[in-house]
Amino acid sequence: MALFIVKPQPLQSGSLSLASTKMAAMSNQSCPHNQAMSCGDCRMKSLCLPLALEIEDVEKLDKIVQRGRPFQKDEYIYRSGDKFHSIFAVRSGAIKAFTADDEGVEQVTGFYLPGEVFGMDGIAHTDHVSSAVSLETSSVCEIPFNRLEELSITLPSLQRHFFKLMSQEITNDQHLATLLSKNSADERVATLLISISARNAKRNLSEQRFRLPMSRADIGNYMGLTVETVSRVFSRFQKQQLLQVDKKEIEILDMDGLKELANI
Amino acid sequence: MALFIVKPQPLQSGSLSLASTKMAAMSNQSCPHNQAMSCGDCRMKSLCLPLALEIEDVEKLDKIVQRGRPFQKDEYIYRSGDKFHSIFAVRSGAIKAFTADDEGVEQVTGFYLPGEVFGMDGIAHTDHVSSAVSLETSSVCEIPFNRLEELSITLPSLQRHFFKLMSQEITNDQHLATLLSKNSADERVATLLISISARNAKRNLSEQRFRLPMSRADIGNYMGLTVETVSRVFSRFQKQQLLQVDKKEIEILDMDGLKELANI
DNA sequence: GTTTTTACTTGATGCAGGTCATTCCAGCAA
DNA sequence: TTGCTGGAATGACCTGCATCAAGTAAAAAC
Repeated sequence: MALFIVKPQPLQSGSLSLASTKMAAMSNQSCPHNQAMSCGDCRMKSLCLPLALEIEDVEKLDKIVQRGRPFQKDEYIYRSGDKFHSIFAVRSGAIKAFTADDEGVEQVTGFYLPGEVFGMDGIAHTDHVSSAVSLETSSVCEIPFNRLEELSITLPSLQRHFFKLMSQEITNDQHLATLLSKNSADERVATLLISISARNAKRNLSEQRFRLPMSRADIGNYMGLTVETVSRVFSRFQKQQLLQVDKKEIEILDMDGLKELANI
Repeated sequence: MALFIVKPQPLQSGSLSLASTKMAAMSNQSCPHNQAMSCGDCRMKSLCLPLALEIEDVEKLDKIVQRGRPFQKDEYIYRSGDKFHSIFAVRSGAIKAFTADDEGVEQVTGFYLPGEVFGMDGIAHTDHVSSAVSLETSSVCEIPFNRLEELSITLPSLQRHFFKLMSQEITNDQHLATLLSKNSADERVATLLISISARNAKRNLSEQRFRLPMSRADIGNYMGLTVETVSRVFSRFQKQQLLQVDKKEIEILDMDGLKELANI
């Protein structure tokens, strides 16, 4: 679950539109799904695990990170019940994590965007207790947990950063629980939109205009609402001039109004 | 949040009633709130941080653990906004953790019983983002986080165990979010009762009969329900012969029925 | 091209749980 | 004894969201 990702790190200044950023990624920095890229060259290094490390230490981390081919939409990164041996970081695309009860009913536990780390709920167990699928073409970095543990012993700042990442996940989940237990449908959806907007801003993407990587059903599942309610909330927000919605393309017209709804 | 605490550790066999356990604690093992006790002598050592350690290493942990006087009911262990420098373990009593929004509305994020660790949500921040109060006379062990980090570097099994503890907290919180987003009032309350019962069993207390340390209001707040609804659920459960309720004293009459409701 | 499927939207209706109001009762002080 | 306080139980009423049902539109399959 990753509702609020608040990093102490200052961001690079400037904010590009969706289109121009994509162009930049394609030209100077090669394809965003590029497998060969190292942590030191990764656009996400200021958000992801390398954040905590000196340049020479990033190389040590780099040695244990595994980068496979990109995952297509609906491909699984791991399934509940698989042996746990790695955590993952998103390099491009978007990932949905979810659990399933004994009757197979899904519960979305989080959406993860580039620079974010997922799979930490498996650490306490020998097997994964949740599944993760790619919501669009995505590339992820696999970090074998044993190797990360070893490296954390020689790099205290990595240990510290990883403790903080896990702690952040705990507070995110507590925020989510609070949202589910206290807030209305409008407030929940507004909060998700503000969260995605803020996380886009961190990656120097537009915080006003973006494409939702997940379906209405996924949003509803995550927020404890039905698809119908999510749909009605979007319609209502449009009528109230808070948003411009075109399928998954979102434009936030009234950021302050939306933030007020989200109690931020 | 600590709905399900599943530890790989086997439990000591046998199960004592509330009364006889209290007697044992008072006689052989001295008062449960005893401050002087070391980790090696603590009744909770098989549930708590020492779980992961060899005897000689427990002594190293012991040196950094601070044991103050017991906290009275309603006393704060820490407050939101306080500088974060320690995490805590419950030795006796019960602790409630909660956040407050800008209007001061409380949201209970977890109940912690003896042997359980709390305060890990502060690690990602310089200040505590939640508060913790004692629900009854309680003693807690304070573990300065800097010292724990240092020790984790020399004791890899401690590092691993602490990673697991945090991961467990993440899955607990995800369970709670699932409960809040998908389950009825009956199912939520049943799940809490089963959780407390199971956690009592781990401490060799009765899993059928126990005293709830928290008020109906706290239960409601935690489970996303009003006091009235919690009260009605208890009444309903009594009518259905699932429980015998006398104020905070609970006797589970039909464990299987209750577990079925809790989807366990 | 046509059909099927999938994602989303919108409307009508019902109900679980919230809200408000009242009562009960144990604990405690005067 | 009486009055007071705070937690808990219960009843009456109301509402936000779920449910069910139908329709649209775009993408996928044929």
